[in-house]
Amino acid sequence: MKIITWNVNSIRLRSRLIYKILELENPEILCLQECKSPTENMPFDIFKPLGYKYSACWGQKSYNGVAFISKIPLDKIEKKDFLKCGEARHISIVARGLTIHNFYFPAGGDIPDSNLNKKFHFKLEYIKEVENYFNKKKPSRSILVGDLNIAPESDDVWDHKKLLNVVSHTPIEVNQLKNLQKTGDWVDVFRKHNPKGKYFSWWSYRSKDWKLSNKGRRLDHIWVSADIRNSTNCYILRSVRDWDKTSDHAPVVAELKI
DNA sequence: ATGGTCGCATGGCGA
Repeated sequence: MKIITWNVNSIRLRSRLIYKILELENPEILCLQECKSPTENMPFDIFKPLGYKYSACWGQKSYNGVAFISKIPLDKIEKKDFLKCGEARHISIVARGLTIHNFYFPAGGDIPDSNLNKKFHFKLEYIKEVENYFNKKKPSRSILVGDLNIAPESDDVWDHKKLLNVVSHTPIEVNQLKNLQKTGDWVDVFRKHNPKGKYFSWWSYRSKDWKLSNKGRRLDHIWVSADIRNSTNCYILRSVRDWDKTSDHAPVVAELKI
């Protein structure tokens, strides 16, 4: 089973690019974040000719928003409002006996200090709340994907030392993410298949030449519960970042033995 | 140290 996760940064503006990814990669399920659209305006119908008959989403006007586009039926759709913030940051489904959690974690603002920056405080609290959830309900036959807005390892950023005080790579949030990973006994599928080397899934729009400078971060993740750790491959579709009018994130693909 | 670019929605916020 092939699963792709992509922070699409507007599902409506990028619907043609989504179509192209589905055509090229043919995953069973595509998981999207930052759809930035109300549910009723999400363009799911255009993917039906490719066999993607099923969808599920939690839409929100302008901000956030998570969605699934699928070839296989999606059951037990749940949207968890962690911290009761009312922001569309989580949706989960069950397909072929697997639970897939699709997350868009808070970015956390610019200042990495909870006392000075309530967005950073919110990010840390959000992760704690997710950890509490998976502590009470230990994941089995589960997958966790999404834009977690944290690059945990040195090799997940272009310069570890320069980014130690930059939100997305600070020790406090990295530790929080690792606690969540440990609590759920989650396996980072990407690093299982690519244990060494610099790999990124996000490059800022602001750089003149993103490929040349390559100042990226690996913010997008695919984790699986330990009982289904026999994945076969995981890779980033880096070339998508070079497409015309694309997202600032590249999709991440996982192939699982299910 | 600063500003650089996007998307949404049409001013300014969030990333």
